[in-house]
Amino acid sequence: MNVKITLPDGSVREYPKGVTGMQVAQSISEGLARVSLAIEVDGEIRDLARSIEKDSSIKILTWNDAGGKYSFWHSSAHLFAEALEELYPGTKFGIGPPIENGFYYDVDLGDRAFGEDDLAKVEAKMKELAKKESRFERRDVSKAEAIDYFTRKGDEYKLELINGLEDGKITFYQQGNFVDLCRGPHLPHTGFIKAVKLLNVAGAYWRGDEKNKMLTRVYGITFPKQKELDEYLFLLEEAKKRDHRKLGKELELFAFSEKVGMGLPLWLPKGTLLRERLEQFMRKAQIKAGYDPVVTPHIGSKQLYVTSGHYEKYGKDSFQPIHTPDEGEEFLLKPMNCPHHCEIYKTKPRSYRDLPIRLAEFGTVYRYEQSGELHGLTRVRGFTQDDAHIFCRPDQVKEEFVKVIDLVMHVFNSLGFDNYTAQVSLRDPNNKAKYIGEDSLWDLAEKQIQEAADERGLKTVAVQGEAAFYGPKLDFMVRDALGRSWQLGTIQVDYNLPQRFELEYVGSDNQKHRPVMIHRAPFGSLERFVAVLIEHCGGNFPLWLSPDQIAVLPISERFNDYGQKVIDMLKELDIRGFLDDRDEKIQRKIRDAEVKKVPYMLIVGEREAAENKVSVRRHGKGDLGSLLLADFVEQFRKEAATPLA
RNA sequence: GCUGUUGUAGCUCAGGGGUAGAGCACUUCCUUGGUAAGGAAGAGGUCGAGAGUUCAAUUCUCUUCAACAGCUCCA
Repeated sequence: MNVKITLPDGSVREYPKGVTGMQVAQSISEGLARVSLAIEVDGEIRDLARSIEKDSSIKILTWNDAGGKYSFWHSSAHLFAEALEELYPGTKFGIGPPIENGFYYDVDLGDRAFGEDDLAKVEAKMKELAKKESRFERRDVSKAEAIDYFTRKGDEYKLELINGLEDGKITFYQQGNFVDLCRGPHLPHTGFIKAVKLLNVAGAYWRGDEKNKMLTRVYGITFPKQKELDEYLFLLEEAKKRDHRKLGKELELFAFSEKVGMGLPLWLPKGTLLRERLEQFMRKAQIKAGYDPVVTPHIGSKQLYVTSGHYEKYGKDSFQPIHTPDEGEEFLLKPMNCPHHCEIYKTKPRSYRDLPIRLAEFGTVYRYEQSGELHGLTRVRGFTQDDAHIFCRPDQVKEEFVKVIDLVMHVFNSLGFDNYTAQVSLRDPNNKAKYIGEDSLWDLAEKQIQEAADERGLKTVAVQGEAAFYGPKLDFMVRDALGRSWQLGTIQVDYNLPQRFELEYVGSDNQKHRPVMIHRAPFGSLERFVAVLIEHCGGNFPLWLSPDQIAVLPISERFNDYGQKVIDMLKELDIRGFLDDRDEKIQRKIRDAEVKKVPYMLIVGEREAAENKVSVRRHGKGDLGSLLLADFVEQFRKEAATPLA
């Protein structure tokens, strides 16, 4: 009996029934077999050692496949556990999954403290065990057998997991002396794991529930080659250097104050400059795209949010109501701009001819985020959204969506984020009751979103069950210069608020109709966006955004007058910068300007002053020679032009 | 919010039961120097806040606040 195996290139080969993934890999090439980690059979990732019993489509997975890495790190978690068990017998194990970068394992070490030196010890043990090239052996076990094993071992966490499993679908994996409850898949043997680094230790509640016992979670990462580990560690270092909290302080962009309150950023002059450049850029782009700017207050009557439904759903996550002295009225710091915008929509009757109406506002909102969640500028309690709400007819959703996608892509491209994807978040088709709005509208909107994204060639992943209860959405993820992924902009369709606020327009049939609302924020929040931008460019902002574009550096005090003349002229032309007239040597002034990441340094001395020139130095590049001031300005202005809206 | 770690000068950090120290930054003076740190002097701190133990607390204990890491959450 033979089975037909379809390879990723579409070719079909025949093998005897029961052929293993490894044998298939070997038949393709020895080279492939050497680097094969796992196999995908009809979409399911499996061990290479498992036999294939029926006709299937397969893909051999290597380190270059996400599934290959997944298996690699999953096996590494087992290797970690094996090492831990040898070093500290009696350790109990929770779960140990692979994650985006590496793996973790939750363990219960009893009363033993686990510190830095333990990490090094376990690392060494892991490497030692890996060299044994122990095979990962898969075994089907009955539920009774599984329970029996872990009862004898005394591991209540595994027992709890087994209790939640169905008899007949339980598998054990064993490598060396270590046996774990696991559905796999795993590497052929531990020898693939050549480079090991245990990164940190943290507490984590068993099953993520704070009522449960806290286990010790150890994070680690492994690679097939030492060089890859070194590169990864270098990237971690680089990320530390680019941390926006560190750069924000060093470059004097923003600060926090205990007195002001946690999670409430203070924008310093340079940070404000940067932020205002971004706002101005967005404002222009939005006006061009047909948005009408509006302004609404920072607080709103509680009734406004009761109407919108936010009070019921998020009231406890808001700052508590403000009470007026006499009237007994209650106001909330606004957590959202949309209710205000709905009220603007309602200020007069709307005709189908008026739609779409696009109301845009850099609206500052306040949300009572959990204290443990606050993080630099990426998670704060007061932030400004580049918010807008588009009120349109159901048949306009797609067209409006396409326009918003264009705007978002324009923003990303202009800011140097050229690697982004989007997630289309759809309803859970099995649980439609969870959502508000008519079926037909949802179907229409979901179709329109997908079509809009496709039309613009956007890479999308559709995820069912991820929609908001009030409508489907499109979330943008950008990858930064270090390959990290961040969620930024979002576009959401909303059937809920138009209904709750009883928004209407008069159609061509002279009947009242309900508009659809689209919420959108390309940056998301200015705070978060600036944080991501800082980390993306490592504090070296594009020239048009840089708070200080130029530093004028006189060679000595004798040329301060000429320097002043130069900076005055630049300022006249709206070029941002400063004159460094300190009594310091030029080397020192250059160093300081370099450290502050000022894009251009203009060095002026006797030669320059005599001929109306400046000696140009570019940050990170060095001396570019001298130019007539007028020529430099012309060249500079070209380079510093704001991306076209 | 929960668990753990940390909190000393503007910044980065050392120290430690007898009220504190370094480097950088800052101020003044000397120096007038051509592409990444010139020299000297000086000033600067309720040792996060509150309470307790002690003859004595910045140091030990408790409480509290904040930051960091992780968990949970995110309109």
